[in-house]
Amino acid sequence: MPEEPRESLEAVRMEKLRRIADLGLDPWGGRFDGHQAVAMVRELSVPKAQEGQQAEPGPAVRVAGRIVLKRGQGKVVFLDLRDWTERIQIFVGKKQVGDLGWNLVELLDLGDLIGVDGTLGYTKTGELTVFASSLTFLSKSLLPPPEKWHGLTDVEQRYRRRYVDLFTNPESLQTFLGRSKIITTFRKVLAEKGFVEVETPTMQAIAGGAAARPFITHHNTLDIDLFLRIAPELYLKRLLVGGMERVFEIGRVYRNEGISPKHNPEFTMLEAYQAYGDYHAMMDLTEALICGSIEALGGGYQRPWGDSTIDFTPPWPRRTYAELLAEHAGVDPLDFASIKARADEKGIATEGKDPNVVTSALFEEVVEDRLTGPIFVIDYPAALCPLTKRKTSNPAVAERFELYIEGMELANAYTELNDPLLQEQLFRSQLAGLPEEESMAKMDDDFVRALKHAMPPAGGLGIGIDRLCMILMNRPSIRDVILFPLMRPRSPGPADPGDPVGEPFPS
RNA sequence: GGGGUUGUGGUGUAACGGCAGCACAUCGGCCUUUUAAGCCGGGGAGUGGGGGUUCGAGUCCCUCCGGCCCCA
Repeated sequence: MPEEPRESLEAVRMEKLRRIADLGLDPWGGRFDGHQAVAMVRELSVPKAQEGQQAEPGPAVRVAGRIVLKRGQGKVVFLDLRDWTERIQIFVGKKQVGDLGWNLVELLDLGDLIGVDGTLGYTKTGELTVFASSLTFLSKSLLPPPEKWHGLTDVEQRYRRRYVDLFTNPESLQTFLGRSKIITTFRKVLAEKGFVEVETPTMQAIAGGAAARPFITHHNTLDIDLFLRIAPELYLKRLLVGGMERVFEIGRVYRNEGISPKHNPEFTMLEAYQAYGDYHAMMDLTEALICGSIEALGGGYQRPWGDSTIDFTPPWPRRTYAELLAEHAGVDPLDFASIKARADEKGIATEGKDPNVVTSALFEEVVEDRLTGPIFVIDYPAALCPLTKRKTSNPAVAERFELYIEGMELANAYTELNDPLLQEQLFRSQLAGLPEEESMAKMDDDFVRALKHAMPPAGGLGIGIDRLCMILMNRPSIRDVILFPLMRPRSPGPADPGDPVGEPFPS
């Protein structure tokens, strides 16, 4: 290396890139066939040396990955190579890889991607090692990786530069591989039960199916504003009318509301609808989906959550809204006078509010946090559920459940309302004291027309996949289970001559 | 929106208001079985941006830009 003080780390690596090219190698690599996952390689059986004897040669292997550690030892270099399954040590000896290989090794930096051919064996100290016979350069890292021991710890940088987080923090990678397993399990379980996966519009003229404020976007040619969906519900029910008896969609929904450790503006939801089912069928399905995910992840039904443990052993308790309200708040859901009194005690605004809205607020305030779960809360006050069928025996109660775990709402399901006349009426009568975006009741004439063609009685279910991932993988923030959570862009700043683009961390 | 807290070389961190230091990484040298390899030597940040108080500011004040937590 030329002695050039004040040379940046990136410039040093650029120089090494040139020198790799000078060796006749492509610093950006190319196709590299037939490499084995490191985790698989680690499972291979390798003969160990007997006392005072040379070991039999181990199996030939070919691996590829990122250099995460490099220990020079004169004419020998040890590399730690990591792929997306595991890490393994590579032994590179000058005599074994020849001049070209040795020249290359001297130019390798932490973060570079290489392929290795060699034989598997053990070092003196007993570590499983690939003894390299040849190296293939696959890609140059121009920027240095974070510190080898602590990695990238700054949470902001982990979210903004997830690519670095993923290759430096194995537990982050494992979280997202786990998330993928959960979604794969959902599709598998649903397919086994005869559900068909569909896709419905994410841009909608009326954003219905949930109580949330939507994002607005614009279509230029049609010159109309559209909303990003807050739920796929009303389209999936149209498919039930169309005769698709079991449908589901796993997709993104968008809610223009606050950001918190439990809320990201866009998140992933499963919605499933089953003709001729009801909310009890949906509870069974919910348990099957989540228990199936737990089995796919491994680790059993007792799962860590912060300092505590959650027991997922099915079946999970099913308690009515009224029971829980009585137990934790000491009031009957139909006794509005005492509900108002308790709400006032808790400092919940009650003036001019619909009694049912006050009841709901009281439930959230007093009961939710105590639902460590998993627990199904069933039979909600009908006034809160404009899309839900009422109990035949008691029209004040809706056949709805919500699944709670650690005070978080994980799932929401109904026996779907299929009476078009009642549906239209519920759309028209907004709950008093609620602005439109907080109500689920948004008039959708075409949806009512669809119901008039007869929708089968059905159970419908929604599961928040992000929150489920948090719970099952013990991550305290929803941003830990979303690859690229929404971050406020970093603004240029008045004086930043070193950065002409003015965007130090492009998203 | 309100309150608290935080931002220091590439990364992880330290600095009673008093010369911005340490570790890893990096550069040069030695070393054919190391384990965050070791040993010797070198270079790199003026502390998120802007302003103020002070003889003197990473530290105190104001403001702006991000992050985290709590609340609405």
